[in-house]
Amino acid sequence: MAQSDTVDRILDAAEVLFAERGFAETSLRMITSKAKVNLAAVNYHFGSKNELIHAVFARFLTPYSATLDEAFDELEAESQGDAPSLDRILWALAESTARMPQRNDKGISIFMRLLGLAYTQSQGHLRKFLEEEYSEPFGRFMRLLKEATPELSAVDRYWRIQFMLGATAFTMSSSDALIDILEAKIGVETSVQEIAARLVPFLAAGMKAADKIQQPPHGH
Amino acid sequence: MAQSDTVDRILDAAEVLFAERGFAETSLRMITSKAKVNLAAVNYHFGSKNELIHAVFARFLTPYSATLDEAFDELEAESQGDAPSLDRILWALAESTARMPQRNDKGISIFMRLLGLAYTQSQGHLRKFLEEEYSEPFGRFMRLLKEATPELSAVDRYWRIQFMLGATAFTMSSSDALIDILEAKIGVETSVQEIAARLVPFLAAGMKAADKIQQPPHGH
DNA sequence: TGTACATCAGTGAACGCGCGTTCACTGATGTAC
DNA sequence: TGTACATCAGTGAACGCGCGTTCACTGATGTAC
Repeated sequence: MAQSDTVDRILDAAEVLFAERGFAETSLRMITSKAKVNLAAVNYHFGSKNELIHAVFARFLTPYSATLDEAFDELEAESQGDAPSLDRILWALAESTARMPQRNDKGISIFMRLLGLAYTQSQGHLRKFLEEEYSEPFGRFMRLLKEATPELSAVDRYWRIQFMLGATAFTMSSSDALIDILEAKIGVETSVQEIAARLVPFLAAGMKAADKIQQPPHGH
Repeated sequence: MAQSDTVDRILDAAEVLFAERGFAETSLRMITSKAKVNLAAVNYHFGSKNELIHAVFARFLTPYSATLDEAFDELEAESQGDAPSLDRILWALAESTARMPQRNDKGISIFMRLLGLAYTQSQGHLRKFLEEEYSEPFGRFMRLLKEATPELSAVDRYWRIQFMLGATAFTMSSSDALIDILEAKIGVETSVQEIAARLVPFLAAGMKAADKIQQPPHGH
């Protein structure tokens, strides 16, 4: 047996099960039995369940953050000193995500689902780990957004960014279920890339919306 | 002791703890000790933990769905046969939500957080319960949205509604944390109502965005 | 009005179960001399 | 080349713990006659 093929087997199984069921709802026994590996091997190789969760994220986030960094470099090179436009920033993000090297065809939706879970199920330890390890590309994305929307106040920009993150995290983390529902309803098949292509103009329009409006009058 | 004050004590405690920590992460022992009630009382009054979760939702969703129904009636009465506009529909929703009778000042954010959790943590049994009990007002909202956006194809409308739900559920379910972060950052205090007032134009602009665009050209 | 019984809210203690983690151990491989 | 020892991946079984649920029970209140 090659040196520590076990580690990858555990990561592969954990990634899929976490994406399907969430972190708390996935037990080490499920993971080790799917990976065909001894129960104690998780603690032997990773130390604890929490550190296994971190390792699962590190395995896909480290190359992803490098890919993003390159995409942002390219974006800034192209615009030659001007601030890249909002649409270009969002497209660069969507493209980098779609172009991520996948281990298999389910890769991208597992990846999206894990990102969504990280945001919604965050259990303290995970949020802390992600902030410590990946604040740099996230901060760069925020800086680009700021430069692309100089007309927005800091408060408006803050909330609108949250709305964008919410729409994205939520849709992408349920993408499989939403795709199935749509197929059952209208018989249309959809890829994750198509969802992204619909999401980008929605988000861009939201970010550029006219300033906060007053409630329209209504009689009662 | 008044007849079954215990039931309300359990519901009050469960509502707060579920909103703070999620369903799986809240044990019956936490709930009964916060409610100052015997552990076995939950199973005595509700039958099981899952049925307690249903009861928590029923207690706020039943009046909420009645409020929504009235707001939609009013909306249709005002527009006298025309389809109510998208902005009016979203405002009616935001207003009804804000006007919901609250048990205390934390009420609205607990309520939002529970709605968000229902959507993101849904554990099968809860999703099924909500679909069976509250499909009517949800379906009516969907019908209004459809009439307000006749220019959209069914597929476009489907995805854009998901984006709206995502932005709303996500932002509202983390509203407390997001408000705190903003105050730490810029020193601005925000109410849930103000978030809703910012969310409505964002969503409306996203729904009305120009059709799915092609990826802009870029050189490499 | 008084007694017997039924109903009901609530209780205390225990149940079995699945969990993450630990521990003593095995066997293969590498290293020193 | 041969022997002794160290390192390392992996194992099988058990650990204690917190969980949701159950059960036999209590005591107060309501109802029938």
